[in-house]
Amino acid sequence: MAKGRVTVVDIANAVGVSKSTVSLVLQASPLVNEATRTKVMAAIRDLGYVYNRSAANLRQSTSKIIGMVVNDLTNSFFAELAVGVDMVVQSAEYVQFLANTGESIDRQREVVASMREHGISGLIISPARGTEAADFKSFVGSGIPVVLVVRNVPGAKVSSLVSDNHAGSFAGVEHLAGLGHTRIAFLGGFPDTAVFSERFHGYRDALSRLGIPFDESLVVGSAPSRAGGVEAIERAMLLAEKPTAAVCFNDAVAFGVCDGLRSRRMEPGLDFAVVGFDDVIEAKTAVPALTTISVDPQGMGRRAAQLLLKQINSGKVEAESIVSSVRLVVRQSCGAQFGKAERRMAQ
Amino acid sequence: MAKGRVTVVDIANAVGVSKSTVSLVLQASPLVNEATRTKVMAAIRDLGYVYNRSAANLRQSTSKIIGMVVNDLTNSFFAELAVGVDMVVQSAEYVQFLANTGESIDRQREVVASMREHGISGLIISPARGTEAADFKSFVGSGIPVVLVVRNVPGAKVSSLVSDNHAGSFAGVEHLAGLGHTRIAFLGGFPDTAVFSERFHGYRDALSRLGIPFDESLVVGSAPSRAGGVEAIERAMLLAEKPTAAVCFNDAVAFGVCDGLRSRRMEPGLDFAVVGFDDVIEAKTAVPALTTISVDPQGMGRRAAQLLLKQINSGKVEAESIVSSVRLVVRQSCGAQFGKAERRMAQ
DNA sequence: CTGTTAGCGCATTCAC
DNA sequence: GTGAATGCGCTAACAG
Repeated sequence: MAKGRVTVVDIANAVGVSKSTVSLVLQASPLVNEATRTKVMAAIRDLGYVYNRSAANLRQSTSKIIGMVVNDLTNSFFAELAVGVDMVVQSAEYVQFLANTGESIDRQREVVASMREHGISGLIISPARGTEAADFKSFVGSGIPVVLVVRNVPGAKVSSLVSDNHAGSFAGVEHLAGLGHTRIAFLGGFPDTAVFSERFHGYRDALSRLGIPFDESLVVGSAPSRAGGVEAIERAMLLAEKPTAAVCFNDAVAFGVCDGLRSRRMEPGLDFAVVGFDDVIEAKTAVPALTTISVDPQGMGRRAAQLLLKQINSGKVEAESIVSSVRLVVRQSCGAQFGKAERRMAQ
Repeated sequence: MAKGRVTVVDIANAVGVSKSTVSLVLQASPLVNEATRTKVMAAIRDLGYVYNRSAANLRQSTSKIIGMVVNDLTNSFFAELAVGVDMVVQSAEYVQFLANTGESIDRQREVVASMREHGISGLIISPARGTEAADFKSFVGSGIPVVLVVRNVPGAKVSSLVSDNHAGSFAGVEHLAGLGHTRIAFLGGFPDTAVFSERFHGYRDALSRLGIPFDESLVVGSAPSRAGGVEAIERAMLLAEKPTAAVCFNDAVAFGVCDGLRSRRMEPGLDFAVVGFDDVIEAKTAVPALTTISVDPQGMGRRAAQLLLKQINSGKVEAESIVSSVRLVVRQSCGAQFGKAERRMAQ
């Protein structure tokens, strides 16, 4: 059985037909006699034939594999994202080639190049920080569609799918206001970034829509990190009129806010919401008293894959950079009241 | 630029050498003149040449790709596992082909078949429930090494890497005893399974080693589920001499134990430890007052990959089923005392 | 419906 | 050091 790989020729000889006939059987072609078809199938099983995709790909110069690269597989968000992609990819008879970059730009270049060499017919990528438009030149030059997810890359002539920051913050404020709050802070983030601007304007627009006066002192910028969150909440709590709720810039900030509140002996009565886009799942499990406002990762993955497949099948790749945004959903993890966290944890 | 894919011939013509020379350059062969080498490299960049691995694989009938299939990518444990595999796979100049089965045996057969057709040179798999030894027949028949991780498949003539259940429970008991406990329960699990037996004996052996009398009433079996955990802790708490600590059969049971304790108003003073093997990460983040006893997923992934590569490189695949076990490590997530959970959560 | 004839792009002998 | 052949396993055109 182990004497050199068994090929179509072998099974053709065994059955007494030609290789092309076998090939047609393999492709489930309808132009082959049912009798010979079953004989071929039998031989395939008996001889332990395995299809050689390298050869097939070489011949048809197309591969039915789509590449998926994420910047941090360790983060559940991206794992879910990949699962979502997989769902539609698999139902379209493609196979997913999943790779992790661990936020390393060099590693990303390697895996992307490798995928390119393997002849993927499309790429979905959540780019590592530092990715440039030029990194996709090879693909756009060859008409291979690329869709960016989660993060955008300015200048790249590919489609991208990011979350709707403005609508997210907006929804967060609406949610907190719905709980009766009127002094809602906006915590964390560097004001000079595009994301900050989007999220902040969502916050502000929601306030004005709801008729809640905007108070600049309730906007406390900080590094978008856990430490930044601690700092932000501490500054906010120094105000004469303290906030009773907060929208956090992201999940890292939310962690920090959480820490800060605890070190103040869990100052009760402060609800807060997090607009999380990356690590939100982790935040949800580790920080019980949290309302997360985030995109459904699997859903985003599905949408990305659909977008990609549409381009693959139509042969039309997006010539211009187009970005779609996906609506965020408000999920109240375990209760809104921070002081109740403990009880709610039981779920 | 898009007029039919550019091949080695094109760049050979452009430089004025032969295709073989180009091929040698691509393989970084030392038998090529430095001058022509750089000229070739330049042409490669200018013409936008991309290496065609399908062709190369076909020619050399080997692929430098190793397959990794996990049964639940959504579970951080497996994501970490994959990352660990990736680390060593990548440093060995292989590429990882990662797939998720979502615990579906059919899906698993599909992805495994697909990988087989793509000519992977080795497979690491955390098998879905229901996997049979026959599922790997195609690989063992062709001398392609397979290593099972996390779960074993009885009868499969491949190597496997599972955690050391006995040592795990043993360490858990040692840990709890080190905190001063002597009435340590063993909660959850069906006594008629192999895993139960291993974990239970670890528990029992540790007690005897430590000179703690074994009390059968402290062993409370149940379904290895969350509901089972609730049931187990409730039964244990009916004892005249209540336990002051517990080793849980697995993470699901631990969740249930947690639930049960909360519904009893957080009966303070009960430490507990979980021997977790699959979902332990989730347990760790969501159940703060927990000592987890688990394998380091990345480390396990690295070991698995090393094991596989060793077999690939030596050409010797394990003929017999051999299982290696990996030592569990005790990690005290956030503190041991249940009543202190809240404070410790701040980390 | 089935067989025949050509390559797909590359790596590997061998000569030169 | 470099160039000319040859075939990996398969599929796409054509013939029959």
